[in-house]
Amino acid sequence: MSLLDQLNPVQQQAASVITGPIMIVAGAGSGKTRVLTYRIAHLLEAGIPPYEILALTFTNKAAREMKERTERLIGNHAHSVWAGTFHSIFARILRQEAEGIGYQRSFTIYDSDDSQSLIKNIMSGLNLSQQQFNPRAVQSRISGAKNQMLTPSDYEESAKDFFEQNVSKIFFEYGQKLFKNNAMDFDDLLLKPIELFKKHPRILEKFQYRFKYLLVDEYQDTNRAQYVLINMLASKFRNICVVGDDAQSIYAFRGADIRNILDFERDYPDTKVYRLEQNYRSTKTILAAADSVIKNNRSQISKTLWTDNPKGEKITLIEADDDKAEGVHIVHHIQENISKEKINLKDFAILYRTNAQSRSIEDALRRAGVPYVIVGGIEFYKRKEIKDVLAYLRVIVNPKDEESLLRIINFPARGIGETTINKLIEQATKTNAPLVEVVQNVRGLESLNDRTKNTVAQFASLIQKYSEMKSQMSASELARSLVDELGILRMFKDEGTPEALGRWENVQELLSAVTEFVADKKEQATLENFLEEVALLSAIDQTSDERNSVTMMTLHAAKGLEFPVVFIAGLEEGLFPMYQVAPDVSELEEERRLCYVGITRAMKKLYLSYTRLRYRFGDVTYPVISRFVSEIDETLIHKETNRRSMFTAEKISSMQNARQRYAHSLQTHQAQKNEAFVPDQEVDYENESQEDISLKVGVYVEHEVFGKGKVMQLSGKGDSSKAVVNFQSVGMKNLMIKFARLRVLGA
DNA sequence: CTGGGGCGCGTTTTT
DNA sequence: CGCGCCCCAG
Repeated sequence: MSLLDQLNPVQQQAASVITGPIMIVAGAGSGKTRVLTYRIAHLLEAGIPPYEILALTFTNKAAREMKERTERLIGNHAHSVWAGTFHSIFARILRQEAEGIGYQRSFTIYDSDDSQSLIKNIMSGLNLSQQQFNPRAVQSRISGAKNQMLTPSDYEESAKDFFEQNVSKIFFEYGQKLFKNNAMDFDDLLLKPIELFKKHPRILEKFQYRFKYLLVDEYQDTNRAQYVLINMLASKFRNICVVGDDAQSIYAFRGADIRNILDFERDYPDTKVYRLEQNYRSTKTILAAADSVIKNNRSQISKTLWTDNPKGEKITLIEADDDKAEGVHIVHHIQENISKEKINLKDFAILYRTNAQSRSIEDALRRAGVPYVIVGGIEFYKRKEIKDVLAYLRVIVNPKDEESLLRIINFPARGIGETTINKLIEQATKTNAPLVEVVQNVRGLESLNDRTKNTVAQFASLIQKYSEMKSQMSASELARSLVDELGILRMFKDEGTPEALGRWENVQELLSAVTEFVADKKEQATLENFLEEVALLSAIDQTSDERNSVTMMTLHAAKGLEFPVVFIAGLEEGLFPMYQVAPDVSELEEERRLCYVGITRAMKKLYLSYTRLRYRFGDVTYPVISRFVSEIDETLIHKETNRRSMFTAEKISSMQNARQRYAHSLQTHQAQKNEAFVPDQEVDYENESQEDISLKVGVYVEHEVFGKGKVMQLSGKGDSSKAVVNFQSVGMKNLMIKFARLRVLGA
């Protein structure tokens, strides 16, 4: 029984009890993942078949890592353990059982953008103006209601005001429309299984027998529906192990209910509770800082985290003149750390409250030539061109998906305009048929002229053709052939603007992703599965560890991760803690937990920064330092001596110039592809410091896509410099130098 | 019906 | 400041 020897006594107990309800209260850095891994390994060693174990994690990446680590412990039959997020696991179950609730297995998963556009469509159908009712607000109400498992009728009954009455109207139609579209939103992926299990007790029973051993990670962030689902599955055998830390509950805003963890012992009176209180991650200083912040919260399970680790360095508090300077300070400290000790770029994380903060920090990193990667931000799969292509694939898989159908019916532009679409929709409503059928039978529609009918019929046969091809070719072949036939790559190339070239690359990237998926998943590589994976991918799932670059992300995205050196930027009242006017107590407490999460990501060294001037909403603000900083015991903090003299505007700009030989292109693109931006010293991309020397009117240049051409005109300054180039192949183009990657060939 | 340009608006955090 | 939406002109 050497397996568990590598755990401390409490960890061992928590990992070795096989049956019955267990709650592991695991403080930050207390080896929670380790316990879960060993627990699974131990279950398997005890002879429990892998397919009887279900592990629900917060991200797919966490699930993957847990499985890999388990496999390393006891070999590859751990591979058949079911591990994944709630959403992906129950999507998988629904793929098998959808018919039990009247859905088809090919259902589409709508992300929040999709459901928002559905809501907009419904609103315009109900003549509700978007000025009067903000679709975002409507969506968040509907999702909030669903998270609490309220039906439209429930919601209608409790509607207090005019707005809520209208939301309930929209809510009704929203549910019906999703069903007609054979589509589910994120919330449905939790609600529909509940509906299924209630309606078919035998199906529930099947899964109760199937998953006799349940593990739920990050239990503090489960919502009502997840809670019900877990309890349904666990009620038969009661072998349920939940792991969580109430101090790290940071998702109340999306319906997470901290009571789920606080009440676990009430739900399962025979629960064995294990507290992991030894922290293996952070220095004493960091832990003390985290503790001094979180103890200002009134509601929490009391526990004492302690560590044997050294005291470590003090926390550095950085005051920056403005948000740009904040980035420069951070870069400076990164470089300082690197020159002082052996440490890699991937050991640094920069955390912030809102995605918008990344920009100024990115600028500083890029200027200094420090490679970085952003987790999240504007995600790849949410980009328009990607969603357009995906919409085709969705319609091919699930023709009832009207949202996707509407998205592509006139993309690329083929002359099917609003009037035509309205007529088609009208006909669909009149005959109570899916829109796609009206489209397919457009010939019989009298209200359209022949030319329009032809266009629509052509579109219909395109969809038809690929639906038929679906069974005969792989997902990647189909996607490639489709993209080719649509001609969008050529379209983007012809457009030639930097944006269009970015889109061109993105579509290529998508095609590679499908190809990779097919290569990875082999026989499982159906188009359906690809679309599902894409819909349920979280930001963190999309990052690779095989990079050497600084990681930037929101505090939320950092949950569950650790880094030797952590920066938390923007510790300012109103930003972090975030609030509009004045924070209410429960919101403030969630912000504080978020701060606790942030601090406890750090292993060795923590930096906190704030600015005296920050641009927000395009306006200047003069922030006040965050209360969270003042909550930290003063003796733990080293306030940085005024470095302002080192970072005068002049000095900064000369530093920047010196480093600007590493210009790079498509900086926003980097993040979406989730590749690190790596300064390239060999390739002479055009940039500000070079344009004066080499890029002149009259010289010949080469462009990645357009080939060779002659510079006819230069204009603008800095980042917005443009060049008019006469290309041999495509003629005159006006290009942003920053993005165009022109290679100077000479005069 | 399309595309461009102008205006107004808004921002937490995410599966 | 940046994006999305709307309106208007071709």
